Amino acid sequence: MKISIKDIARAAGVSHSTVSRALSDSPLINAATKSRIHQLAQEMGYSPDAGARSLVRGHTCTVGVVVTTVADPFSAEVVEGIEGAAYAHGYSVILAASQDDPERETAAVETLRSKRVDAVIVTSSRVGALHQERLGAAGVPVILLNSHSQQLPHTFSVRVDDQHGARLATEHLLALGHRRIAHVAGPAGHSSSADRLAGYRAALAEAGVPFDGALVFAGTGRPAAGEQAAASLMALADRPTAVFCYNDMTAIGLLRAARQAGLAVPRELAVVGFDDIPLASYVSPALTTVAQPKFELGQQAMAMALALMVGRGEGVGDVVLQGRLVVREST
Amino acid sequence: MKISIKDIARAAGVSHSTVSRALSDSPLINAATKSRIHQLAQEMGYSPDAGARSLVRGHTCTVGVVVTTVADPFSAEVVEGIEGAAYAHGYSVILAASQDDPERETAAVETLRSKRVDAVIVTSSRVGALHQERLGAAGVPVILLNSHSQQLPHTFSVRVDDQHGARLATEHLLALGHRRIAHVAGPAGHSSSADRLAGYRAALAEAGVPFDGALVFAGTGRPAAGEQAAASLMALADRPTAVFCYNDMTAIGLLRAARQAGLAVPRELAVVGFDDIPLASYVSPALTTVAQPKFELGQQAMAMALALMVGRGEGVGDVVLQGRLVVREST
DNA sequence: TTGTAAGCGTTATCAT
DNA sequence: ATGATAACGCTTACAA
Repeated sequence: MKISIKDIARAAGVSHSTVSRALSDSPLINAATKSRIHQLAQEMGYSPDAGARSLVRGHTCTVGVVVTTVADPFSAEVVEGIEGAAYAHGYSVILAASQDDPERETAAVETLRSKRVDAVIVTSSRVGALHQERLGAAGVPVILLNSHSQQLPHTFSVRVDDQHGARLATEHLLALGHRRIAHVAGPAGHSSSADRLAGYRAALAEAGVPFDGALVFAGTGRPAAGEQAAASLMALADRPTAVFCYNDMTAIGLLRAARQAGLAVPRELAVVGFDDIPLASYVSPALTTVAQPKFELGQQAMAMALALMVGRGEGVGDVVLQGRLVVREST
Repeated sequence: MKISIKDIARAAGVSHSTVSRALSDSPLINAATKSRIHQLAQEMGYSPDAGARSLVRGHTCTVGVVVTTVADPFSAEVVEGIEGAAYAHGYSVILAASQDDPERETAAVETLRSKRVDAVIVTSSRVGALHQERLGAAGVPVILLNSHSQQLPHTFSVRVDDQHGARLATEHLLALGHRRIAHVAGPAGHSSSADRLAGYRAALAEAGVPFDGALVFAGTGRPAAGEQAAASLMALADRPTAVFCYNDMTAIGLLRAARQAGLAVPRELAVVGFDDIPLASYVSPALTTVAQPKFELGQQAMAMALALMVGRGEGVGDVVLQGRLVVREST
């Protein structure tokens, strides 16, 4: 049922290598036989076996992408960027979701290795660099997206400048006249959490506003953390007038809790998030946030993968993209 | 650099077939040599070549998934369901985004065919059944997710019962006492658009409310369509008191336009959507909607793919899941 | 310009 | 219990 070049060869009365040449537009072939073979291939519904081809060529034109989950608007758009760039260059994407389970992530990486992907892009992983051992050692370039903490040799990264983005957010609040500015942090252990906190502190310091540890709340990056933070924050004697959240989901949880508590945003509390997920512009009040160039992040990661696959990584340096402040109604 | 069974064979002083047996837990092998080989494989960092294996085995343990875009909360969650079920059964997912471009979709399908995926799941495609010709004919089962209009033999589908869901929504509005109920339709040509419209009409008919063509507006499934519909709707002399939208994005656009126009929801206009995307519960007023079991849709599609890959499709019938009305603040 | 043959990394069928 | 050997579908020297 499955047609191979041998079947075509038989039908055309030539050898299978002639068919191979014809189909790969080799110059060493008679124009007439070439078109005859193309014709035949078409009619017979031939489709080259990519696996067999990879076996001899040594590469698969496939990249592996491991995300925590696609059911999250951030990764979804990043994946979109990767897929788009991959398609544009004739590459396919094998997708694996780790669900933040190290075991699943390890399994995913092993599968990708077996499938002989030409590169792997890992987004927001806690253990990303760990894979460099298995993959990098096996010659597969690993690109870390938005996580650079555990940088190892031969691991590359493309990320947004979290510290700069956090500064943007905090400076915006400062410019609005706020002096008591709270921060709801991100998941512990993620480099982005530390960087955004650092950016927040840097902006405060620069403005001569003393840092107050009582104003930074632990978080997870999910709405519940924002709701909790809202509660703690409102219980404070000397209430902050503004809050910079680790990300939009946190801010949205906070917004919701504020509404329920009858706290007016932005009049009584200004809120700014980070990421600019689609939801941000739809909640009410619409959320002021730092937009990450998500699609471009994905694109750049794929571009880097491409560069790494051809040259042996010479001249490929880490890419850092800048976020952009988007002012809406919550500040 | 890449280790093959031959390398291990050489190191162990045995033949490569012995290594193969050892690694695949064949019963016909000495326990001692077996463990020695496993040990060696471990040390040398061996990873089996999935491509080579597929060549002889005849299957790849890979399914292709083609979506319009992942940057859309609906497909994202469906993909999540597919990936989860795939992982649970040792399958990988190759993801392709068509961007609603038939050319890209065709290219994607051709790539998947070349990569010899064991099955293909196509979500919400306008041309889904078209692929049945290329793939189905080549023996690759095709599963259509949420699009059944162009059903061909050997094409299978899992979908939500759009008509039933639409009835649920409309009956809810009816029960609330509404009699002039508008509908903003979905993209023309999608079976779901027609089905949801039909469900809406059926519910009206059953309640003895005459159908009024002036109350159904064309749409696209995107927020802009909802905003436009809001304008047309408010211009009407005899204004409807409720509206059932093709999907949540449409409803959210409508909600936004209503807010800007100072129209109170649900007091002056009740709004219900379809899908239950995460956004639905975060907008204000929170959106009443018909929840699609997105994750389960994906899971079931993958389960069907699995069933189709082992048996020759005997006893596999189309799967229809029911939506669930979720009442929130917009009605 | 074409055919022959070797090889890519596996599995599977023979013998031994 | 193990080793040759063929086969999967393809590309690519090397010959002719």
